[in-house]
Amino acid sequence: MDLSRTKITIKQLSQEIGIGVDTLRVWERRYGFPLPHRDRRGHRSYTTKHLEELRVVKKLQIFGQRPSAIFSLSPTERHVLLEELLNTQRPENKSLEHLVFGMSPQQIVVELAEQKKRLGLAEFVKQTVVPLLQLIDHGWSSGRLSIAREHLISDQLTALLKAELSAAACPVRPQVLFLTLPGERHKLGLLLAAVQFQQAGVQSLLLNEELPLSEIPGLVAELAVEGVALSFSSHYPSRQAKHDLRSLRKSLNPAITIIAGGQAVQQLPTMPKLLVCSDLQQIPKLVKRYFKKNAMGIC
Amino acid sequence: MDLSRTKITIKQLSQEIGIGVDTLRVWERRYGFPLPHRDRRGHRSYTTKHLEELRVVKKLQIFGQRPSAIFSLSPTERHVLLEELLNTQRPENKSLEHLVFGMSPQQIVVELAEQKKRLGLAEFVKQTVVPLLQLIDHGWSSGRLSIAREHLISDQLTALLKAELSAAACPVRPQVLFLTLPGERHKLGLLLAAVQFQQAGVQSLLLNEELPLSEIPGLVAELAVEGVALSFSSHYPSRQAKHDLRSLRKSLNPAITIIAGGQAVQQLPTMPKLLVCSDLQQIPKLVKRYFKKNAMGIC
DNA sequence: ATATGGATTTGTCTAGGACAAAAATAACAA
DNA sequence: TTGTTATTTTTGTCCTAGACAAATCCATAT
Repeated sequence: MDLSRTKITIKQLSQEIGIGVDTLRVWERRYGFPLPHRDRRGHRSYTTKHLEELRVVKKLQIFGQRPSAIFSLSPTERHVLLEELLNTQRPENKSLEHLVFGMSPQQIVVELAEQKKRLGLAEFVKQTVVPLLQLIDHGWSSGRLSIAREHLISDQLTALLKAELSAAACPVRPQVLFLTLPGERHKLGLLLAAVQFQQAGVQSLLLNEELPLSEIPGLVAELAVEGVALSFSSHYPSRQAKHDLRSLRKSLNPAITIIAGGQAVQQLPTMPKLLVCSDLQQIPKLVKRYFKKNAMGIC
Repeated sequence: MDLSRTKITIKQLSQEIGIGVDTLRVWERRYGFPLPHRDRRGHRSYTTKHLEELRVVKKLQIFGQRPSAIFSLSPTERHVLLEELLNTQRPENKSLEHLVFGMSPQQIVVELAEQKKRLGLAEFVKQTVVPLLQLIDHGWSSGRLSIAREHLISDQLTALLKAELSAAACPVRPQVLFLTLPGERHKLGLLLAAVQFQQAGVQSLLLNEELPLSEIPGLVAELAVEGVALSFSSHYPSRQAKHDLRSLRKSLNPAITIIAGGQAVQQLPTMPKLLVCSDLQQIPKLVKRYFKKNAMGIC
């Protein structure tokens, strides 16, 4: 009944925290952490302790801290710093805390559905979904919330929002295709954006899989959509996002609008017909400006 | 409008085909393939051609061919061999071919929903879903079906089956938790199994995310389920599957049944309370034997 | 036919070096 | 003061070439 003595390889560790194998090795070389045991072959062998400490490191990194700063701190100091950073942007909603930490899966789904019904979709997203995602992030990083519960909740949330998306099945113009590139695991942000676009009068087609860049032009042509929306979470290397977008712009029909969202696309070089959408609040405006001028939804 | 001259790094290539970076390098060293260009730094730079040829290689590998055999063939010979292997197990259903290759996404969803309604869930799975998955695999490997279309269809299918799963919301005993481990990207097999179990009278809780091994015991206790089902596709290294299951068995409450499914779990050492389910057809029997003896669904 | 034991194949790991892109810092101008 | 540009440091990813256990194949013996 105890996994704390389970040894894992560098590859498994890499997969579980989302940090490359090479990076883990070079961190060890440069900063002396994480410093694993070795098996008789000389292969690195990590423990659950390393995993937990690296989750803190990862989270600090997402908050903008650089490795040199992170590793000059002791594990305890790192934890303290993380708590501080979290406190600067803690969401208020108390009822959500109850939902996140206390409820059973069945209760969660009922509660969410009820809130959606009561608030209406737009308000539900604003008042419940967005704070909920923040809270999940917080709970996850400070260790109060298990990864299992995090996944449980985001899974239920995904189901709920997806149902919303497919409900409006009448083919409206314009249509936008929503997808992620290989390596991008966070699909909730994309889903949220798709729902918002749909609310604003665009027909959102969500492809909930990671699609190679080279497949996009063909699919766009086949589906005859007006735009493609890509989501790049904070885990996605921003330089690669940049490169991907440039590459896509070159290979795609110039008439197609590209929409890029997520934390990884803050500063991007301007490109023809590229909309950068770093905030979900902007979406209604964006749609009005770029999509609704020459196209009407006739239903 | 042309991506064939797009250069990609070894990491990107690795992600797109699901073969490790180290493996790609050692294949080049040993067999001389794939042999990429180099940029001025000496870094490997692959093209779309490499990608396509490697997809054939990967597919041959899944068919049980070993690298030494695969790489002793020319690209053309490889393609021919793949076609031969595919022809040995081609599904019959002509109406499905039409669905897979011809229809628009909207048509697909309508068609699938209709078939499900007409056949009933059990028959729908048997007559439509399973052959459909086979056909998708075939089309994908022989290059007639784009990856985009493959994803499109499996996405729609997922939505349909998931709706089915959450429809029966009344809490029935026994409950089984369905999930995948980190690194396992193929979630359709798991979903299919969950649906079958649900049909057989088990309450299936599907967690559509990759959950670290160490999180499972806690979640199982929290949800108070009777069993955990894991799916290991042909992409998952079978030795790791073996290790994972052993590790899980040790850390989990001995009263909990573990169910392992997928192509990667053919020969497994016997373990207490471990059910190996290599064929979806067995599921009703399995449920009757191991779950239904002392538990009734009272609704 | 079935088990056993050795030979071969295969994927993943190792070390330590290299370098471009990104970020921080310094230098300078308005 | 603020803003721009050049210089330095940091950081992630790639490189080579070698090692080895686990998996698989193959030949021999029961």
